Amino acid sequence: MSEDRRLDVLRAIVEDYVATREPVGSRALVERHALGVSPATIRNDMAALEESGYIAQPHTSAGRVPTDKGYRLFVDRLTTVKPMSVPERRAIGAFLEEAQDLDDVVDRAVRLIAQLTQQVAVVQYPSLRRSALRHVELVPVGARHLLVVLITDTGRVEQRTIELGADLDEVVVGQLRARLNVSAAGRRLSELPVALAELADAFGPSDAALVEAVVGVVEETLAQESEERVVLAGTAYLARGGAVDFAGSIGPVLEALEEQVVLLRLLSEMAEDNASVAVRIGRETQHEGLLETSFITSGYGDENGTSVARVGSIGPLRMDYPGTMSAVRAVARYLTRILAG
Amino acid sequence: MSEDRRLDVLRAIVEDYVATREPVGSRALVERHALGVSPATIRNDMAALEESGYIAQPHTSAGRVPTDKGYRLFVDRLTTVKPMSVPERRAIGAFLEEAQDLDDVVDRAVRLIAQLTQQVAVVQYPSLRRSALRHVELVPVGARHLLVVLITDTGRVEQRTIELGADLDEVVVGQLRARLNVSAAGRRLSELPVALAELADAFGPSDAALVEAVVGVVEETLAQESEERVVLAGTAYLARGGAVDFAGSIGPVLEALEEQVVLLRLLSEMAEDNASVAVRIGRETQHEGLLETSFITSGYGDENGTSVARVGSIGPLRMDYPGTMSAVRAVARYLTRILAG
DNA sequence: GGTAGCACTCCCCCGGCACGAGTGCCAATC
DNA sequence: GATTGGCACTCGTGCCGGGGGAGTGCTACC
Repeated sequence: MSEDRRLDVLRAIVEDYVATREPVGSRALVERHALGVSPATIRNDMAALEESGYIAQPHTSAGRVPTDKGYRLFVDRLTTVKPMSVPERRAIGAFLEEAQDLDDVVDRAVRLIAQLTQQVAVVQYPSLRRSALRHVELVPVGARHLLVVLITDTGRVEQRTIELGADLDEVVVGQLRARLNVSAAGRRLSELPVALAELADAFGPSDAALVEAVVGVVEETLAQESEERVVLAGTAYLARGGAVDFAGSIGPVLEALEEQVVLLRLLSEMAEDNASVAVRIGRETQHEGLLETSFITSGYGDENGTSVARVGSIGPLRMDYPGTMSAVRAVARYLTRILAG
Repeated sequence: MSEDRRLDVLRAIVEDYVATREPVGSRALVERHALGVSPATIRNDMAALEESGYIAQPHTSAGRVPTDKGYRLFVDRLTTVKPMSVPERRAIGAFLEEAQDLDDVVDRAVRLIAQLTQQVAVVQYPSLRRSALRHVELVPVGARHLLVVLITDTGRVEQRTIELGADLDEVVVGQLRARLNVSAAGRRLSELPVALAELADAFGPSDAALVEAVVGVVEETLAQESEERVVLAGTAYLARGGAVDFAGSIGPVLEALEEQVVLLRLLSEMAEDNASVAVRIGRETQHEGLLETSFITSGYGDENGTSVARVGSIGPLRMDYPGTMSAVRAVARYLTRILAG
């Protein structure tokens, strides 16, 4: 029994099942694919594939359906990411380049992915922690409030207000601003604490409170997990065709998607994958509500390996893996290019 | 035939249908409510109510179901908004007061409403147009970029970057900042254009480009419709119990909710209602996807009449109107109090 | 190893039927 | 005139049984 053909059979099953949503039987398989053997032979192969856990029958005397494991083998070995067509690429680039600011870029990207994949799209805001600081601004607001504005190289702007015990000294604020920018600009936020630690020494004890407060706020801001935001679009695609793809309604899926924590965990796990495109299939998401979904993401935001955040698409197990992977990767690349420019 | 009893019957039908999701018949009605008459009498009343369009039968030989018009009469005349209990109020206040900044307030509010109403919650960010300006800041970023930061009295912070044709003159920027704050602070954004118009005259022609650019950006920012953001939570509630409440899947509803434009239109229309709580039932939403939903909102953000934005809850036609109305109103009031404080 | 045939299983669809809930109408009653 | 009880009628729903079809596993054969 040829090992190669067995993999061909698995690929054919995945492709047919994705296309038709129907369990696929041996006869249909030989009819639709040039396998060169008879249904009976295929049946033997299918029995072996089932034995190994790559496919399963919903019930006796039904066709076969890929399992999580089957999809995994499919994406790992049976498919090559097909590049997008030139017009598609051009459209993606043009659409994203029209964006005005970071919010707009993110918004366009998420809509674009939803549109391209016809699935739920996810875009993570550029992580503060992994961005480099471009500028720090201190803005007195009234006598006793100071607004701290951080601007990153990805265009993200964060601000915090500090309430002070004493009235502000404009001169000191000016000095602090200058110092901050010297020691901070161009650095990754993760390297900042070291640079900031010595800052306090440069000022007299009378200003210690101010310096401390500002430094504290800057560090706190970059450490704040909650500022890791994700944006969604296309949730309506989950309900397509009466939510046929989800046995137990789409409620749990929507719940999972609203839990930013869940998505952030997944995104950070997938960042470890070291692949241009990361895939989580069914159970691999490690989350109850996402058991019947697959999640495909790609990093963006830095030319070399380390990305500052991720974009992705979530759909039913029964999804177009090659298509989704290439769409997600394409958008991630354009994002990277735009944020760099 | 008593007109009063007929309204009682309508109320009973709405209440029963909301509670059971089953069309309600005459017998069930007399059993569950102390109407003091026989089923046959109720049948006559029901025939009259149907004649007037307040109720309808899904099919012959089924019970009655309220129509949009029936729900409308119910909320207008047959229900009084019951206040929330003291512990509930206390919990709401406590939860909202823990918030750190405006984003956090909005986030907490939207989750709170979703939780309280067990429906989709909507919170609109305080409108720029209707807020007052607290402070304008100009921040040079590099030699040729200027960051404009607007801070409103509701704590909202907006920023834009300007690219300039010539290098910046720090002194002029300083003067402009001072002037801007004098003429702008405390004003509603809608009154600003007038105040800004005369500003250009105070500077020499060499700085005209700069002044013009800054004024342009400020005006543009406040005019920008797209900056009217809304935040959602609880979309998973739509799918509760297999989306029984929505004949044609929840897809169209999700689509409508993702269209910020749709929600913003509705919110602004409802702001005209001059009621503490505004209600749109089914068709009244004027949107295809929301035909089978009702939308309840309340304004917040200003002690006297004019609110700066709205909060609301969207659920099936068959929803707990009194409960939702009181929850939405309560949250709106606490929001107002917190933003003022 | 591949193939053909065959018996078997099980889902799905359909028609028929009884049941129950609910109505509308009418005549009788207060 | 409003209310009521009775009654025939309608229609959706659940249940049952049977036919058709798709697909499988097994075995014997090339």
